[in-house]
Amino acid sequence: MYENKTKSPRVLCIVGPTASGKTALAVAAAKALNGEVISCDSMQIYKYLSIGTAKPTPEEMDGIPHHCIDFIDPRIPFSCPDYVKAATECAHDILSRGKLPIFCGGTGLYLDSTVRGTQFSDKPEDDGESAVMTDLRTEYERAGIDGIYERLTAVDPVSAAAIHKNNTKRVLRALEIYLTTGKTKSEWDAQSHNAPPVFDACYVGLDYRDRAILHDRINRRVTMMLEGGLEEEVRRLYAEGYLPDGSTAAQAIGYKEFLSYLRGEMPLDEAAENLRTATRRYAKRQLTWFRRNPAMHWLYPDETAAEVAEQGGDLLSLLCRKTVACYLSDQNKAKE
RNA sequence: GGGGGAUUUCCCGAGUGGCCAAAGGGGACAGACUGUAAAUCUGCUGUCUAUCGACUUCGGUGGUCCGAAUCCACCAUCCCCCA
Repeated sequence: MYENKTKSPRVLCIVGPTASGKTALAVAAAKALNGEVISCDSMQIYKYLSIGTAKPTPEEMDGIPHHCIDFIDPRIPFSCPDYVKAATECAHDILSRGKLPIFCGGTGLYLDSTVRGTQFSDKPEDDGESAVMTDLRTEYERAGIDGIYERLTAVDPVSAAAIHKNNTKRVLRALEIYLTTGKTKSEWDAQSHNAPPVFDACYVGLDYRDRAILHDRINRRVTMMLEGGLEEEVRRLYAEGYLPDGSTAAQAIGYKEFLSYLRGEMPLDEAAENLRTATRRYAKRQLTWFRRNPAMHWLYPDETAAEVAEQGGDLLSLLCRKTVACYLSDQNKAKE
C-alpha cells in the first residue's frame, strides 16, 4: 500500500515522533529543495492551541510558508477527511507554483490517508454524530458491546475479525458505516487500497537509536512548555470556551492533563508528570505507525551527531543533506 | 534507652506454610489502526530452554519443616510512639 507505481506528483514527507526534530529539518529541507511545508498534525491545525502543541513559531518557520496549521476553530469538529481535503488542495497549489510540498508531522493516519487519497465513506451529516451512531451508543450503554459486535460479525465478518471487541469505538463505527452507507467497512477499505496513491511520496523518518535520548528531549520540551506558560494558555482557552468537553482539542496531550488540574482533580506536579508520560507513550505509538511503512528512510539524529563530532559541520545541515539524498535516490529508483 | 510497625520482582502494592515466578495497578517494551487518531485498542514484562521443563528471586545471614515470600533467631535500614 506504500508502493509508487504511477506518475503521481512527488512530495517529501518528514515524519517521526514528537520532539524528534521534524520542524527544523523540514524548514531546512524546504530551503534546499525549494519547498513549502504542509503540517500534518492533528492538533496544530487548531488556532490558539500553541504552546501545548509545540506549534512552530515564525522564527522557527524562518520564512518558509507553512500550511494546514493554526487555521481551525478548536470548537469545531475536524477529522481525517477534512484534513485530507485541505492538505491535498494545499499540495496541488504548491505544485502549481512549481514548488515541492513537504509534509511534516506526526499524525500518521492523516498523512497516509492524504498520500493514498483514501476514499472515506460518505457522511450525510455535516457535523455532530449521525442518528445511527447515537442509537448505537445508546444500545451500547444499555446492553454492552456483545450484541453490537454480533451484528457487526453478521454483516461484516472481515472487519469484525480485525477489530477487537474491546475497541468499542471502532466496533460502533464499523457498524455505523454499514448502516449509513449500505456498504461494509471492509468494502470501503478494499476500494481505497486498490486505488493508486495520489502522491508519489518520499518518506524520511526521524528516530533515535537510543530511546533514552528521545525521552530526554520529551522531558525537556515539557519543561519548556511549562515555563513557557502552558498552564496559563489552557486556563485562558478553557475560560473562553475553546476547549469544550468531548472536543478533539480538549483531548490533546497537555490540554487534557491541565484541564484535570484546573478542575482540581490533581495537583500541578501530578498533571506535569502525566503530561510527560502521555507524551512518551504517544511518541511510541507514532513510531509503531511509521515503522510499518517499508518505504521509510530512517534517520537517526543521535547517530548523525556522532558523525558530526568526527567530521565537523553541524547536525541540522548533515540531516538535511541526508534527507535530500533520500529524496533524490527515490527519484532515481522511480525512473528505473 | 524502651515499645510498636515496616522491608516483595523497574515503581506502587497484594500475598501469612504447599494451588507463588508470586494478584492488581503504573511504567517500560512490542503491536493494531480508513471520519474523536495527541484518540481507541491488543499483547508482553525473573533467567535459560522457549514444548514439557530447569534454574535463581520476596532486606541480609542462619535455622525449623518433606516443603518458607510466608514460622524462629540474630543483623541491617526506615517509620511511629514512650523516654
